Amino acid sequence: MAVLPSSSSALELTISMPGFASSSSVRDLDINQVPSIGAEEDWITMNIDDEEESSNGGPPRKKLRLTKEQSRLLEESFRQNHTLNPKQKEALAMQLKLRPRQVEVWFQNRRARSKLKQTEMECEYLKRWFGSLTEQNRRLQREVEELRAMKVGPPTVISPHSCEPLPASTLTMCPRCERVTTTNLEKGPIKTAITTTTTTTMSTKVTTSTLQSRQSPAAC
DNA sequence: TACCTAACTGCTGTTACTTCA
DNA sequence: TCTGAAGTAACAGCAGTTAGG
Repeated sequence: MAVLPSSSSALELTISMPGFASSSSVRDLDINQVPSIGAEEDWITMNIDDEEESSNGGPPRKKLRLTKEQSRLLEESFRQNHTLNPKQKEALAMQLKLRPRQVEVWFQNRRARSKLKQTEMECEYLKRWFGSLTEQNRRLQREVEELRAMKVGPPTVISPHSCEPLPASTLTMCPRCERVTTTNLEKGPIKTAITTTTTTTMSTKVTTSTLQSRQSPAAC
């Protein structure tokens, strides 16, 4: 047994015992207590003998295998609520003949798994989106080339930045925001392909107003 | 042997409470 | 006596890791 400081913000007295979680101070002392309800043969308890016999190096970690019924109930409960309040946790643990800590850990891991799944899906989606944008960009560039080729003797204008002559319609890269814009002399800069696609196909929380402000010459 | 997942560790944020100027 | 700031403890959740099956 040892007394360890466990928090960076506060000096907590933590009783550290082999086989017991040490991170959360006294509240976790009941974590591995055998529930009052009798142990099931379906799940492996970390029995007290194991804890006591291996004072050097800690007890070998026994791993619970949840039964199908336990998993089903936990999943069902997770569908209803991704987090549990202490009462719900207690009740569920009672129902499943598990320790509250085990239910808590299961929910934590389950949340992590669903988050990982969600992230993977988003990653896939972004990859596909990137692919389609690349394709669209290529198409638009080709289109610009064609339009440029059709133009004969474009009127000359003076660039406000460089004071150099510019063609009437051209792709330009803003040196500050590094965005490519198609400049149309009569109507000013038009939205780039990426912006248009973003507002129509992407379901992220990038709002049109944000995009417009990023696009506007004043903002850049 | 790779994979899945229960269990653990360390950390952060929140809330309630206490102390003190 | 009241009040707001600062400190602290308890707790919950998360990210990352470990290790059993």
